[in-house]
Amino acid sequence: MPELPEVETIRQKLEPRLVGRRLESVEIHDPRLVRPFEPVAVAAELEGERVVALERRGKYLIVRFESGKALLIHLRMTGSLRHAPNGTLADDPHRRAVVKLDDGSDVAYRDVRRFGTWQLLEAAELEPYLEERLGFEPLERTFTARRLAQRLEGRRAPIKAALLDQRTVAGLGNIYVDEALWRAQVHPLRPAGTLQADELARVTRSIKDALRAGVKRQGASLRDYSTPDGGRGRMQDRFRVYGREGHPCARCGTPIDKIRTAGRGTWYCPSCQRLERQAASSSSSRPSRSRRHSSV
DNA sequence: AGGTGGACCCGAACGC
DNA sequence: TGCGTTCGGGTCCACC
Repeated sequence: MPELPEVETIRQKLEPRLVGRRLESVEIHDPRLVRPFEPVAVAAELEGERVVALERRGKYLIVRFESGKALLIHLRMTGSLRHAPNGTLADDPHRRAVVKLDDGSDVAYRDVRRFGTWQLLEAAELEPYLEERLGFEPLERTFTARRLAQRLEGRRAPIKAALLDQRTVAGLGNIYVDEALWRAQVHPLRPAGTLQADELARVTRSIKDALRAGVKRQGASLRDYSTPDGGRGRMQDRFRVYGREGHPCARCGTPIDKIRTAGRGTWYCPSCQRLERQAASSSSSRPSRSRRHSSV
């Protein structure tokens, strides 16, 4: 599922192919993509536009045009973009739209489950639209533990639910939330408003680390996601908890547990991520390597 | 008010 | 083997 690292990878790869190009023709095959507008009407509006920038905000991809208009693309669960030189686009039953650029190349949009959306917004509509829906951009310096604390203050929802809310932090999804909470050693069910200063600092740092690791490895290709050149991400090989129930925790060896939080599969280490803070003890807070559990 | 759970969608995995 | 059922997840929206 494309989260921030996947969308950012797509942005980086597509940017040099798209910026400066004019959209010569646009075909939208699935009315759902541009609902409630008519595919032919949206296509006609896009044709002739020249791309001046390709940006990302949270999980949104933003194609900015010379006219000031912007195409807001959200891939949701299974959306992906593919760029191909003239005539080399392979057939694809799940293709929902194709844009031909003025250098003869094609940008194809694929979406198996058809949750993805394309919204063409006027210049003045873009910022208000994004501001209403999105919180901090987690990889920017302005995202700090102090600001996260303000956003979480008084919230009784589990920290995992709070982090999945795009108005808290923009760009986290089910995978990277679990990975970040594991890194931070915070239990996914902890009421968000009860996190202490040290935990907030670790969560903030861990969100940045988990997302940067994802970007560095060009995202995670579990099923549908691939980069615009058809390549696969490699982050799926580095997951510490996501999808790993029963496997030993990389930190302490305890088998990873799976629960359900906010309607989502949730993986965590029951030993490293305690719901209750452990009482101070004279012995080490972490099991030693010699005592670690074996794999199941 | 704010949190939770269902709807949307469809292929894959699962169970009998 | 084959068929029906369940699962999953981003976001919106109804409901409590």
